[in-house]
Amino acid sequence: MPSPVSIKDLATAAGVSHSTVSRAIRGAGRVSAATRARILTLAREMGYYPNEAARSLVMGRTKTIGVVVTTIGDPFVTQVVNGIEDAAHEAGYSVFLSSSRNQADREMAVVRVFRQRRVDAVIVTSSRVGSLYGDALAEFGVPIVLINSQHEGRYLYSIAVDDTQGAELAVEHLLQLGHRRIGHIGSETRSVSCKRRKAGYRQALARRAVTPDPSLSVLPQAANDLSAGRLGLEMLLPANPSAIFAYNDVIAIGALLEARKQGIAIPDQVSLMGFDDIEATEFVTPTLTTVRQPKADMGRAAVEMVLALLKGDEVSNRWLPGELVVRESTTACPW
Amino acid sequence: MPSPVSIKDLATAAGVSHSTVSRAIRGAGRVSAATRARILTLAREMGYYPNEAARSLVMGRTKTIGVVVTTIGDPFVTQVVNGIEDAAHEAGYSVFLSSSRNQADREMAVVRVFRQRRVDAVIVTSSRVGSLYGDALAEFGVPIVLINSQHEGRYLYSIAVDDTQGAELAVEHLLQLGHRRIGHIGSETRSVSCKRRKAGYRQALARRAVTPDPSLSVLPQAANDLSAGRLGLEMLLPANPSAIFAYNDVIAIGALLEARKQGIAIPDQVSLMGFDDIEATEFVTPTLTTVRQPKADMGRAAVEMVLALLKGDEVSNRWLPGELVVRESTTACPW
DNA sequence: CTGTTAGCGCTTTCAG
DNA sequence: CTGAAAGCGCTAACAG
Repeated sequence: MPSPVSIKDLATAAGVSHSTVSRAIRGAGRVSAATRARILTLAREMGYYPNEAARSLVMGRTKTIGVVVTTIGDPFVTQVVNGIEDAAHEAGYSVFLSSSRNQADREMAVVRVFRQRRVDAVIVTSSRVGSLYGDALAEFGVPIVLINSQHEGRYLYSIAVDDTQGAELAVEHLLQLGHRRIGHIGSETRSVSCKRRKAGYRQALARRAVTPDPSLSVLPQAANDLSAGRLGLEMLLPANPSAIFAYNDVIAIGALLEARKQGIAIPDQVSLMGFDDIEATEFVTPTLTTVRQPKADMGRAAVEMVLALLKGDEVSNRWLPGELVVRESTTACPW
Repeated sequence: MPSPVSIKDLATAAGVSHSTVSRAIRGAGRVSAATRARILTLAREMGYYPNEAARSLVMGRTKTIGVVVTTIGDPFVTQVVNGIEDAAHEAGYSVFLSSSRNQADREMAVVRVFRQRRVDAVIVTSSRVGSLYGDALAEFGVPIVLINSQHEGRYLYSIAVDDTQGAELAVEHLLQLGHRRIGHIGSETRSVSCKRRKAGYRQALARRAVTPDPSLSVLPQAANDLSAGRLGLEMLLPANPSAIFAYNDVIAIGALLEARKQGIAIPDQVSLMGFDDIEATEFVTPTLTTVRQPKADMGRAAVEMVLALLKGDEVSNRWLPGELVVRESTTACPW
């Protein structure tokens, strides 16, 4: 390990003081063009890279953002992180990634670590933050931006998809296809956005004067989304829906798989759609109609919000619109 | 922002010197149990969190690992990062995540940033590192561990799946099902591991004294893996295979979709399998037989290797075995 | 335009 | 067992 060269090494090599070097490197303060150039080439030759830790220490900021996810495996989270990393990189920020696994102890640990690292801001994606966790983060005193939070109105700053609008879009699509008996499979674990999507579902029906049948709305309790979808389909079948709008794509795919197992043709007998637009929607047969969440954009938006907060600007919460993506799993009502 | 309390604040509050506080906090050096306890409770009350930047500065290490991925979106990468983050967290390390996008300028930028941040080590996952990039990383002087590198024998430290063994496992499975005309769809973009898997394919055939038919081995050139799979199937069809072993799952899924389009029944007419065991294997119909890469384990192994290197231990490269996962897309040869 | 000085928060000798 | 002092690499007044 060739111990890294410091500003001092450069200074002696260039025959100037270390503060002149500092100024030259940063391009701040006045330094004669000549010495500046000399220092810069010297820096390159000697392989100088400013020590960000030292800089952080004196400047009181780290140029890092702590990103908390429940699990990196979630296909939704992945794309959001992509957007975050991208925007952060552009702005000269680095990203600490940490997953909470929805475990209280880990959540606390993550907060502690971020605190010790003095991250300039925290972005939390799509987790139903436990209250402990939330408090710890809040008292931490740095900007916190939540993406698709499942925690109602506790925090100031958030980026989310417009669940209601997205759901309306979905159900409107089904209505236009002539469906009237439209089922809905909800999600136990994301109560807040589920509630909003269900509201959108109802509003879309209402606009067309379709009276909602309670038996067409189910809330399966299952180990994970895929099995929730399977269970949801079973629960819905007795109500005889011609179309189903699932809370999200994984649930929809679960329903799709179960339908196949039961010999129900999608979309010929039942149209089916989800929400999110995860990659797998293209892998299933039939490919899945869905409402796209602008995942990467949401990540970028979160970073923008963070930067604005760091600058001291006023910011307001943003609700990004969902976008209908029609694929093969929905078709005209057969009745 | 309540400016963070420092060791000094604690010192004055406790009526001791700041070095005593330092010792107490770390539990290092001798401090009387009494004062130690006093300081610790005080620390809790006042919300003290050691400033890791300051610590890094004096200790000459940051307890951070820089992780480079080509893109976070890749389902393989995702799980590896999961394992990395997990193991790093356990060891008290934080993870900087950065994606290179396979763009030369970004690759250089990532290295530069990691260098400035003085990460203690770098883990690079599944990228065919450009040579520039590689050199820059190498001269950086910290341990670098590569996971599934597509760069032959340039680096000392690597973790990879045993491509050859995995491929043998796959082809052996097909052979046991009675298949003899086994096609193979390769990957343009991952030449190194593709070569190894192909070697495994050949060895498995050889062991059963099946002479390989060159027309059964194709290397489609396509924009991405999914379309490579589609194209691969088309290229393979004239050779009349009863089974196909694709380089990876996404390619296999591409082939699967194309087969459906062409009215070819999988697995009744053609058995099909992939490699990796990504999530989507469970979403497709039929579900996909594959060779599981222990992705999270590979991530963990990389961290273990990093820690060993940091400790100055000798390490040797590891090849983790693949594991056969039989699902629905393979069945007995119909002929 | 450049050097001197102080100090960010912490660890680490070295004395006591 | 505890304190004093130095210094990690850098920025930021403040003089010159």
